[in-house]
Amino acid sequence: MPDATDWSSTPKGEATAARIREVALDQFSRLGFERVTLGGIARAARVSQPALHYHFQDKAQLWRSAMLALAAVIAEEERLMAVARDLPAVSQLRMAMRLFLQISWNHPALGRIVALEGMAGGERLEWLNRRLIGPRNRRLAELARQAIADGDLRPFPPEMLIVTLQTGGVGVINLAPLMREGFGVDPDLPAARAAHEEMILEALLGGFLTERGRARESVR
Amino acid sequence: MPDATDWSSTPKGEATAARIREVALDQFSRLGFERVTLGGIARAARVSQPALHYHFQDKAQLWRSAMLALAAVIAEEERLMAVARDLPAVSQLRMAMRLFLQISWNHPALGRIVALEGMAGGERLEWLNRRLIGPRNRRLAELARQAIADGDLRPFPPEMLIVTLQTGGVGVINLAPLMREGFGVDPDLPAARAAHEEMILEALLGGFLTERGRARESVR
DNA sequence: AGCTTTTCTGATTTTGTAGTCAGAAAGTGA
DNA sequence: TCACTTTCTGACTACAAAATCAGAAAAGCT
Repeated sequence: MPDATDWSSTPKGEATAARIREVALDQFSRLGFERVTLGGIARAARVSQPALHYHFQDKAQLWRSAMLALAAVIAEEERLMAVARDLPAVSQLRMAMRLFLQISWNHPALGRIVALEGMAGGERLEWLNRRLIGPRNRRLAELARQAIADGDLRPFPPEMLIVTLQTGGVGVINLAPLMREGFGVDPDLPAARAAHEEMILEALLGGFLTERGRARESVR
Repeated sequence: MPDATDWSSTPKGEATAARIREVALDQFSRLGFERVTLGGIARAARVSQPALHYHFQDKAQLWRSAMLALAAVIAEEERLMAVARDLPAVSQLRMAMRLFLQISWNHPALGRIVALEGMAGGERLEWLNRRLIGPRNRRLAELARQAIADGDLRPFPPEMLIVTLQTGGVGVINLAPLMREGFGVDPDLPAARAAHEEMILEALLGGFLTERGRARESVR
């Protein structure tokens, strides 16, 4: 078995491994870990089920391997954030939220998986926190802490603020089945998407701003 | 097998059935449907595992039966809402959100289960929408629509607004494992709970208010 | 007490899925 | 062509959990 975490290895096998990871990420994000079966992944990836065990040790490692695709997304976000380094904390936070919303649209898997595992707890959430979302959340909370110190954000506990902002965004964007079935609304509206993003952002973040923070924003 | 949906029946059996439902609701809300085992429920309820099949047809029906406990919670909410019938829509909405946050604290199962199933879709979500949360959500969306017509809320799609408000609240209150493990924060703070509720409410709903809605609120 | 019904259990079967293994096919280099 | 490695499959095992069933215990009734 080739080392599946060694990205640059084995040209032929890596192609199928990548296809498997892709299918796995899709299914894990839509159904959650337990509802996904290796047989289902194998079928969708057009390989036999033992092929999964050739490329990946077990189901848990396949899950982690699929998640690593999201690390690239987070790294890209961090890269884009760098250009705002010298802006006030509240503006950086706004930009981070804007990026987060765009990521949630483009990579629904991220938000859904974090939410699914975040509800249930357990070792996969621990892994996610350690490897992917933990450092990112701490950076954001630090920004929030700074913005509060600046008097731009209301004195809400920074960690709770970040969780609120993100789960609110994840909810609007990712609770598609709920909305579709509950309201008969189709949330997949690429045309109005950008406008929606702005409204969600303003609505969510706007509630936490102080008057000073609001004024600061209009100046920018 | 007695009809488990007939609430007034069989005094002795109903006691254990109720105990089983209670345990089931707790486990389903913490772990999600698939991670819960009938054996685990049986152990926690101090009965043998076939006893579950005596009182409930199968795992799915036990789940639905446990969920019906939440119908009482929603009915109670509706009853409390009645006193606000003549207030402006935006004030009713604020009250509804306040109740929702309190419910989320007191009955974490509700929010968690809806969120878990809402992400994954499927027949259980369909059932929830049909039997429990659908009618409630439509009522709230109608209130939002009215508040927007009154000029008190910004013209955000009412359904999305409701989803945003609730998932934001659910997130802050229910993503306890995520917060605990990710931030090292213990979110179980009954002392500060009421204050937190107010802040969450102001922050979430505040972002959607127009200037007029803000003014209206300060008059109340 | 004796009979009947309800409530529950121990033992067992069934089912679905993760994981294994021996070996076939496909690709690689001499 | 032939040896060799990588990649993959069909058939299988292992196991956990849902569901069943025959019958025991408890409760209720006369």
